[in-house]
Amino acid sequence: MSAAPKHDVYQAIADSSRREMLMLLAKNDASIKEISEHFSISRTAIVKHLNVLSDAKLVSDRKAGRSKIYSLQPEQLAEVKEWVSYFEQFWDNKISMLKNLVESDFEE
Amino acid sequence: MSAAPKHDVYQAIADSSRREMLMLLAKNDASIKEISEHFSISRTAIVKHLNVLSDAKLVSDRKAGRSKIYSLQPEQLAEVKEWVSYFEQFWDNKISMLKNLVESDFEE
DNA sequence: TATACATAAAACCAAATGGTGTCATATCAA
DNA sequence: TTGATATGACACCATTTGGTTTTATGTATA
Repeated sequence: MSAAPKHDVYQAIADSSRREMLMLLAKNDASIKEISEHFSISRTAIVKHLNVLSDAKLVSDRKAGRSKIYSLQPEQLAEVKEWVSYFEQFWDNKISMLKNLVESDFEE
Repeated sequence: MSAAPKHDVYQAIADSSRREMLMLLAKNDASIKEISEHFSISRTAIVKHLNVLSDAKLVSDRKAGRSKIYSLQPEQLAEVKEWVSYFEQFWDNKISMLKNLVESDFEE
């Protein structure tokens, strides 16, 4: 949980607890305590996961009284989306293969 | 590298070497030896990565003489795509943000 | 048949990961 | 001010991860 971005977005979403946390924060901002209530693991473990997400810039936090409120910051997921979409041509359907082919023809 | 699917797709793509391998295999099927030539790590390490990818059903393999040929099997990436696309509404454009805001107002 | 080639299998290692529990500190509220 | 609440900071632990080297096995081919 250093200052240098030790965790990238792919690593951050590799853990199912962290994916659940992102889903939670997509609905509402939440404090550490509120987040903890949705999981069976210890608060310490929750905080560690949040640090990984924070490191990957998938969440931001602000202090409010004695609470620390986390917010979803989903922009980094665009990176994943783009990477995955490269592979779509190989599975989706013939139409998207064709679409992809046509688009790349126009671009270059 | 057990029979039970120990590695899921999110874990499999968490490593950049493995992501590169998938990109490689997207272009052409390749043997372990051919894949190794694109990386600076040992062949043993390559095989371990391929086992993780195989475990996550992102690649398949077939024997051909003394070679083992790996193929991309990208279907599992659809899971990732779907998961990520849930978050698109939060970053894509103002309209969907507004839509979301209005909807949440109605909910509470 | 020898030999070179491609992969398999095993033992080992350091560091990272995901978890725990305990104690300290800051803040709100009675 | 005192107590409850929310978080921060540590120290600790077992397992997994990503890597290594060494040794064995199966397969083409000169």
